[in-house]
Amino acid sequence: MAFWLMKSEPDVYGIDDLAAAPGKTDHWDGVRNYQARNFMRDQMKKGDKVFFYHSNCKQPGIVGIARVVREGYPDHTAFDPKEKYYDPKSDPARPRWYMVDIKFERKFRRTITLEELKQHKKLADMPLLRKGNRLSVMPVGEKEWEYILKLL
DNA sequence: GCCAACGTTGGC
DNA sequence: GCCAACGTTGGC
Repeated sequence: MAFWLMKSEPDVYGIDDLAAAPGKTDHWDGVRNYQARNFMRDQMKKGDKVFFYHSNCKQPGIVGIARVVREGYPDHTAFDPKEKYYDPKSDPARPRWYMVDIKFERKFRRTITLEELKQHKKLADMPLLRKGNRLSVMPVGEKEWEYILKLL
């Protein structure tokens, strides 16, 4: 089993939205970055754990945990011209973008803020904390995962 | 294939 | 709302 971190803007889609979704499960659409796509298409496996991260908000940080329940499959929102993330270069015959389904597992009592994460030397190598990193889907090491959970 | 222009991300 | 960082696009 592997561990991941996925970013979302809470104003657009936050952890409460996932918890309120039918079956507490939803698809992670709209990723239009190749590196993030590759993780979802090739590496995320059923049962993998995901830190749900809120970005671009008052208090950016990790707010809870979800689980991968469906492995990579084509992101259909790329096919629909009415969709915000429509991409004419992707079509059902040769899909360019992929997504996974995740299921809500738990919400933390508090947010483990970005600011707090930055204060821990042991976490400095996480892609999340590296300067200029903009990946919205990224791997988390097992040791980092456990270390972060102990901060709660 | 280079690289300037442009768009997006995301913390602050 | 600003702007640094970085990815993508397109002219050449």
